[in-house]
Amino acid sequence: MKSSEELAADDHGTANEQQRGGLRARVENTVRGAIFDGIYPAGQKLVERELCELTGASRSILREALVSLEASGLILRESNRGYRVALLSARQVYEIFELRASLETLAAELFAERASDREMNELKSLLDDLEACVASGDLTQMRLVKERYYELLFSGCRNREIRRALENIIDRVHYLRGRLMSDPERRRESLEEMRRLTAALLARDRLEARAASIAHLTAARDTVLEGMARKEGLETPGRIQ
Amino acid sequence: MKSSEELAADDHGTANEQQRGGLRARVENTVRGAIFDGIYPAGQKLVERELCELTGASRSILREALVSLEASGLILRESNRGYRVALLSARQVYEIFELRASLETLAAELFAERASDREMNELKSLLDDLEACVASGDLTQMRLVKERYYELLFSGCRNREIRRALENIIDRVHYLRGRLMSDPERRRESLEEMRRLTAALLARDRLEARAASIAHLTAARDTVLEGMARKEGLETPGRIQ
DNA sequence: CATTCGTTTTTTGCATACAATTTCCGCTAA
DNA sequence: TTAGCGGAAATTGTATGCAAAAAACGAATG
Repeated sequence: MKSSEELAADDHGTANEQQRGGLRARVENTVRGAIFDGIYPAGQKLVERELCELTGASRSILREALVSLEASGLILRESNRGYRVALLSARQVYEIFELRASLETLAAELFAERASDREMNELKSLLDDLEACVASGDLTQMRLVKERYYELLFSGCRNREIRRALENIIDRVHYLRGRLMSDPERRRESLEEMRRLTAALLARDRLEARAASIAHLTAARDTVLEGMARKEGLETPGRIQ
Repeated sequence: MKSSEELAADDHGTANEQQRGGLRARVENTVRGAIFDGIYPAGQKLVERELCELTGASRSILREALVSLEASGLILRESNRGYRVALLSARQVYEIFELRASLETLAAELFAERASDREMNELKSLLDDLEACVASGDLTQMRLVKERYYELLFSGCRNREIRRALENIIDRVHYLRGRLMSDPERRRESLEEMRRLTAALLARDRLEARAASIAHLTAARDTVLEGMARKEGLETPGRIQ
């Protein structure tokens, strides 16, 4: 292989620990990053040779990475025709949020019951960080903190399978967030919703946590669907149902 | 490659449509089948060369299939040490059923609201088939009918993402079923629970469907956990947490 | 007898080579 | 002009080869 200096696109996802798990994980992150960055827009064909050049890896590794990305739903395969970036229809977005409403709500309820006091403090602290990010307008940092907030939620709920199940859709959720969550008004609303959720969790109020989680996701869903309706750039109805 | 006559182990999963998606899907099914059949018990090392001989495929294809199976949680990878069949701790089984309770219940609720009359009839018909299987004691047929019942549930609920999310755990659920669901007493109970669920769905009674679904899964969970406690053959506590 | 160290063998990680299929492009003919 | 039709180029599907790491083995040593 041609050495890692050729890694062109930014690494996304679990960027810091990119080394762990070896080359395949790194290749996967690079490709995922290229898609998130819009180098390969939704619906775009993914040519293996190009991705090999992009990542510096050989086709065997690249193809393993693609199988993994396919499992996460970010790309789709048609036999003898290779992969393309998944198109998200409004219908699919609706379904994704329906699923998230079920799983993240479950995680929140379980967190309220099972999290340690230490985790509760950590959660509060992350919310404070988030407040600061929204105030300063640092989007990159905000994304990072939000991710840590949710990771904490998923570890504190003492059920690893929930996180696993979300693995299947989390890439597409991040993708949507990157495209459509740029409205500063929505950011303030979102923060308010997370304040409510956090308060419920700290109080170990399972019912209120459930309500807050659902409210947050419903609002997020409507924002995304609105954004899609305006931009109409994410889907091409009929091509992939 | 050496021609498909060498495919030794029985194909499992979506057996009839094994051809679709080409060689990789077939290799994946063969390996999955070998694990389900107990050729590779839980915790066992999976040597690539052996699997190549078993499937008749070359290592490149095999490794892609393994990446896919890893995504479904049936096997685990340690870097530079290859794959092994995942060990299921009682804790993990508990978590898996917690997740199923959330997702399958959601599917049932949505089915009650959204399924067409045609799908309702189909559901009733499948329950009748199931009755017949339990009466005659045909386990293979029963497994098949049960699978079709759930596939119908997941298609009728009009949310494909639910099925996708369960993809991550469905292999392990089937694995457990194969190992532990052999008690005929439990089969009768299970049938009764599914009668209740079906009745609720046919009546489009969302709340009762929810209750029936949860009751079914709780009973199934307890049976599995009991079985694990008796056999204590599925887990090796401490090796994989 | 157990242990440690070094050698051999096996196995995985990664890259490349070959075959089959699809796509692209220019040509011809209605 | 365009629809249809080769054939060339590109792309995916599959197999094989080489290097690095890990495991297995065994002799030497305490």
